[in-house]
Amino acid sequence: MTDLFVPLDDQPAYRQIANVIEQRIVARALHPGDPLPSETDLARQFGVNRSTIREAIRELETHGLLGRVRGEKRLRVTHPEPRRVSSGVSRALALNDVTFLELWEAMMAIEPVAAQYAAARRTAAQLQTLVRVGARFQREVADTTAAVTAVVDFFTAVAAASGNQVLALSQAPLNLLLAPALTRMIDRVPQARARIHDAQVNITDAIRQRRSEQARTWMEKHIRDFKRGHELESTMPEGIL
Amino acid sequence: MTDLFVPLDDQPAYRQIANVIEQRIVARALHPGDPLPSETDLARQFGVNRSTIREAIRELETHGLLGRVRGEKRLRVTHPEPRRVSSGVSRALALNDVTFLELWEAMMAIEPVAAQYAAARRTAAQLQTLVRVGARFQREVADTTAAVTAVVDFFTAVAAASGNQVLALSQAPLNLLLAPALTRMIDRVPQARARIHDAQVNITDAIRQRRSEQARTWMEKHIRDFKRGHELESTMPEGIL
DNA sequence: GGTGGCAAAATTGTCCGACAGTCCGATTAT
DNA sequence: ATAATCGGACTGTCGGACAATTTTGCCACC
Repeated sequence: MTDLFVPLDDQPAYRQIANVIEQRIVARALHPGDPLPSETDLARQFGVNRSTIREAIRELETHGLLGRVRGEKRLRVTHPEPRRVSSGVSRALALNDVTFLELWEAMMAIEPVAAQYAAARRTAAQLQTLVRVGARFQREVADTTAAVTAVVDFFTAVAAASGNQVLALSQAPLNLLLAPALTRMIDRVPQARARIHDAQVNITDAIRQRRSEQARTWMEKHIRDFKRGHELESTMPEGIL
Repeated sequence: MTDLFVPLDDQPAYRQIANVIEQRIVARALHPGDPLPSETDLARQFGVNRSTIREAIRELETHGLLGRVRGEKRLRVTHPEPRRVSSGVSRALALNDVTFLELWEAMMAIEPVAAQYAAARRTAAQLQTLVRVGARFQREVADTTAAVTAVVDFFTAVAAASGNQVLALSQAPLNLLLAPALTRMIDRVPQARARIHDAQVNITDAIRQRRSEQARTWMEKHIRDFKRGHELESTMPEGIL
């Protein structure tokens, strides 16, 4: 039934080295900001060639565990930024051909909850950001790209205000997937812009007044609108423009 | 106020090459399974040294866009597997010191919804998996590690049965964070095992009978229990064992 | 025609050595 | 003390090399 043995894999040196360093970082033996020894020195310590070290470093760098501050030469220990990892997730999702419905269901699960906690926990600065992004949407209605960006930023701001990193990081990849779908939709559905603005105002108000339930239900309405908009857009004859 | 210029960054060759190849893959010009030219050939095509190509490949490999099938030498185009991606996310979250409360809130947002859709859309095979994992938990109660794994697998199975890749991929990183917390809790709280088993049975039944609402509410109870368990565990005097 | 076996060619993982460009630190000049 | 200068250190990239292993082309054989 189940195999008695599994194939043994001795990984290449560069991967072993990457793993060792990764474990040091995850185990907090190395802290963010700590400078790493030079490549030459690492090569000496591990007893391998510098080329091998460089390949190991590339792995850790793309994982966001190492990085350099702009214009600096030395490599430093870093903790992965949410932006980087979430872009990886959305690329994975995009490549797996997720449908709009799948995306929508996930947004429906996450965003209202984020809004609810945002109302309870937002700081003054976070509220400010929310207001600013909302204003930007209103100002940029003409420019489709800018408008879409503003919508996405609004979601991001709400998630940030929720004070929950897990929710924020779960939500971030959805934004990147939403953008293209929203771009198609926002131009085709005439009333879209007005409804979005309306929803943003109401959500922001609820968060300002710390009304969790209202924030949640308004966000639900907001998201539901996207589904309506998507249905309108996709049943719409192509030549309408 | 706002700077007139932004710092220009000319990325190193290996990153540029990685980007070019990545875009080809994301644009579907290269399909999963397609073999990549040899490193030497790539070096010729891009007009760089093989070492540079190798560093580019390392980047794409860690992104999960390239990979090789076991024991094969040639590199092939791949689409990132959810497993790989989600482990990156949970590492990021772990390094950012998320609290149990943050994790719990996110689970509370996602898991019940996943259960709801699972009830509506599960296939016979997915139900089978669910049953099997539930049975495994009951069988392994003695072995803490195995029990925790079974709990996590149960969540994974529910998410898979939801037929929503976005939900599944949003949920996966939470599991990896839950495991350590659950390990601490399950041994300290005597009634934990019985309650988990109970919840799993009820959730599975609801999903079997395609009762979305029941699946959802039972999952909510199940998750809520984790919070109770965590509170019990953390207010418990250390020396109880 | 298909199949198995085998030797040659190709490919990867790793190493060595090298060099230009750039950053950093110390030294010197103001 | 501050500013200019210099040398060393380090990264990005290159060229070449070699063992181990995979892939391929070929040939005999069923």
